[in-house]
Amino acid sequence: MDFLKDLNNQQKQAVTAGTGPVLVLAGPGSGKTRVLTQRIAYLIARQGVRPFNILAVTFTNKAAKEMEERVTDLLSGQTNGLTLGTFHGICARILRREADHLPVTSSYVIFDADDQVSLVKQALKDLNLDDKIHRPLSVHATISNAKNDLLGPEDFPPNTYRDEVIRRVYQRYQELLLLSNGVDFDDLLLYTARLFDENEEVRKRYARRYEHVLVDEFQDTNLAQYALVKHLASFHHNIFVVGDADQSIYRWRGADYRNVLRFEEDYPDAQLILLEQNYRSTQNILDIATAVIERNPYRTPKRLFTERGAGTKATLYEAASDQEEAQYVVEQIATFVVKKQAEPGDFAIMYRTNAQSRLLEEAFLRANLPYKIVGAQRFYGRREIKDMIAFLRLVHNPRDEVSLFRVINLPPRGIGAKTIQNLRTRAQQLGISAGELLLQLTQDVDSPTEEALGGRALNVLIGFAHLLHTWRSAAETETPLALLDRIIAETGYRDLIDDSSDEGRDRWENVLEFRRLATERQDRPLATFLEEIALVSDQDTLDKTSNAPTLLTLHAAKGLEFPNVFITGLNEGVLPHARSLEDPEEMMEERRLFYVGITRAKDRLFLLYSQTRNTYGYPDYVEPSRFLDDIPMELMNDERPQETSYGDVYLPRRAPAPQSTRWEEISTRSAPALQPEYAAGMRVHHAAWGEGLVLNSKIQDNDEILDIFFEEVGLKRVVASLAKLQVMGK
DNA sequence: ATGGACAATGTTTTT
DNA sequence: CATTGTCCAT
Repeated sequence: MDFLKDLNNQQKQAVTAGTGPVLVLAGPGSGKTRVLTQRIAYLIARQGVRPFNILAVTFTNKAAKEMEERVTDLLSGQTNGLTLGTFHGICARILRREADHLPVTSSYVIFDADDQVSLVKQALKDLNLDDKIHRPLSVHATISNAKNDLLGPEDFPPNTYRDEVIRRVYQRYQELLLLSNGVDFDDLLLYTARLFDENEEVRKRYARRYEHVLVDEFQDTNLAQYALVKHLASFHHNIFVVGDADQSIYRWRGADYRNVLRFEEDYPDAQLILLEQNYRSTQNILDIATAVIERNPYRTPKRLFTERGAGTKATLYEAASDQEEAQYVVEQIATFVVKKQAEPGDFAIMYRTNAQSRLLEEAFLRANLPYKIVGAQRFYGRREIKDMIAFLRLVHNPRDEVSLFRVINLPPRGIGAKTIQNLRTRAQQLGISAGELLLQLTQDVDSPTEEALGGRALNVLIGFAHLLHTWRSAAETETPLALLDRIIAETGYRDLIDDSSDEGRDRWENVLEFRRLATERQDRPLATFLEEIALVSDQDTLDKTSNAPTLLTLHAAKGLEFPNVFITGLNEGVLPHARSLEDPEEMMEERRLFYVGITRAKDRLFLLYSQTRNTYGYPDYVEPSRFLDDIPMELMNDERPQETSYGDVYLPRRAPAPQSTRWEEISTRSAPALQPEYAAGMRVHHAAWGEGLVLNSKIQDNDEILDIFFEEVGLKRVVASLAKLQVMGK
C-alpha cells in the first residue's frame, strides 16, 4: 500500500516527518485531514507503531469517526486500540478510569449548558446574591473562562468587587457540582490536566503509552487543552499538531491561537511544514477569501493557490428584507436544481446566529422543499428530551440534584417547592444527597425524617422512590433503551406531553426520535450512552444521507465543504455581530469567521445582505457588512438593484414572491375532496411558460393550486384545471 | 400544589 | 416576537 501516492511534497513531508515535535500550518482545503489520516496509517504500517500507542485528537466525534474509517480502509483493519476522539471525549474516558484520584466517582454525570446555568443560579441563591445584578449566564461564562485558563476558585484573583463575587459563586458552584457527583464540560479538561499535573504516576502511565500524539484544529485549543497535550506528549515528545490561525473562531471559549506561538517556544526544535495548495475552491473564491482575511493585522501572510482555475464569480445580492433574502436563497437553489446544474444536497446556507435559520426554514417550508439543519442544541435542548435524559441520568447517578428536581414531579404527583426544600434540608442534616435520602425511604423511615417530610408528602415521595428504585435495578440488567421504554411507560410520559395538539404530537415525535437514537446505541452501557449524548457536537448531527440543502451556523461549518455556499446576513450588527463592534480582537474573529465561511465553497459562492432586518419583531434599516468593502468588485457579479427608487417610492425589482402558504396549511392538508394530480418534484410543460418544476401542490376551493418554477419565467402560481399542463416526468 | 394569565427581558458562536 | 419567569386564583 502506497501511503504517499497523490500527495504533494509538503503533504508528503508532513506524513513522513520523523520523530519529535511537528507543526503543520495548513490553509483551508489544503488536505490536512488527509495528512493526519495518512500519517497515522504510515506510523502503523511503516514505522511499526502499535495503534495502542497512538493518540489523535479531533474537533468533533464525527471527524474522529471518519478518520478512523479512513485509517481502517488504508490498513485494511488493524486499528484496534487506537485512541481517537475529541478532547472532551478522551478526557471523559480517562476520568472515568482514574476516578479514584478525583473528587467524583466513576459514575459521575456530565452537566450540560443548561444544568450549568441552573447550578450557578442555585449558587447565587445559596449566597443570597441577586441574580438580576449578577446574571447567571455571564457569571457562568466567567467561571468557564477561568477553568479553561486552569484557574480554580482559589486561584481566581479577586481584583474587583465583581471578581470577588464570582470567586465565591465559583466556589459554591463547584461544591454543588460535587454534591451532585457531576462535572461540567470544562471540568473534563481541567480535572484531567490537574490529574496529570499533580499525579506523576498517572501522567507517566499515559505519557509512556502515547508514543505519538496528533492534534487537529490546534488553533482552537485553550490553555487547558494545551496543557493536556503537553502532558500527554511529555515522555516521547512526538507531538504533531495541525492548525491555521486564520481559522481560529473559538476565542470566546478560551481558545487561543497563540498556542501556535507557544508551541514554537516550548518546542524550539519543532519542524515547521506549510500546506498552501488548496484542493477545494476555485481561484476566485480563494481570492475573495484572501482579500477578506488580509485585513487582519499581525498575521503571517499566506498565499492560497489552486490548480482548479478561476471559476465563476461570486454573486453579491442585496435583498430588500431578511425575508426576501431567505426567499432568494430558496429560489436560487430551485433554479439550479431545475436546470440540473446542481443537486439539492450540494448547497449549504450559512449564518452568524441560530436565530437566522428561522426565516430560511420558513422559506423552505413554503416552497415545500426539504432541508436539513445542523445543530445538536436544537434537539437536545428541547424540554421533552431534557426530561428523558434527566430520568436516565438520575437512575445512573441518584446524587444528580438538577435531574432529580427536574423529574421528581413528572407527571405532577403533588411534590412542590416546599417538599423539595424539606427533602433537601433533611438530606443536608444527614450529610447525604437528596437522591440518596429519597432511595432510603424505600427501606424504613426514622421518625425525625418522617417529621421533617410530613405525612402526606412522605407518601408521594416514597412512591417516586420506589419507581426510581426499580429503574435502578432494571438498569443493572437491561439496555438503556429498555430502561427508557420502562420510564416512558411507568411515568405515562406520552399522556403528559401529547395533548393531541400539533405541538404535543411534535413533542412526542421528538421522544420517539430520542428513542431511535437509543436504539442505535443499544450495546452501550448506560454510562457510555449518557456520556455520548452529553458530548455530541453540532456537526455530529450532520446528515449526509438525504439529498437536501444544509442550514448551519458559520461556526458549525468549520472543517466542512460544499459545492455551493450561501452566506446570509452580511450586515453590520449580524456579521460582524453587534457584540464585537467595540473590541478589535473580537472584530478580527468575526472576520476569520467570514473567512471560514467563504473557504467552505468549492464552486459557487453567494454573499447576501439585506436593507432591512427584523430585530425583536420590528423591522430596521441595517448597513451592509464592512467586510464586503474589502472584496474587489471584479470578483463578484453584483446583483444589487439598479437605481429603482424615486424619492421614497421603492419599486420591487423582481416578481413578487408567491403568496405565502402557511406551515399550518401544509401540515393540515387533511383529506381534501379532490385528489391532487400533481406533486412536488414533477416536471411539467406549460404552453406559454415552457418547462418547470412543481414545488408545491394543494387543494383549495375544489381546485388544485400549483406553485411551479419555470426555467424561463421563474416562479408562478397556477390553477391546475385552467393551465394546460403536460406532465414530463416524476 | 397546580396551572393559567400576564410581564419582563433578552440575541452570538458550542463542547 | 417568543421564550421564561412571576403572580395569583383555584
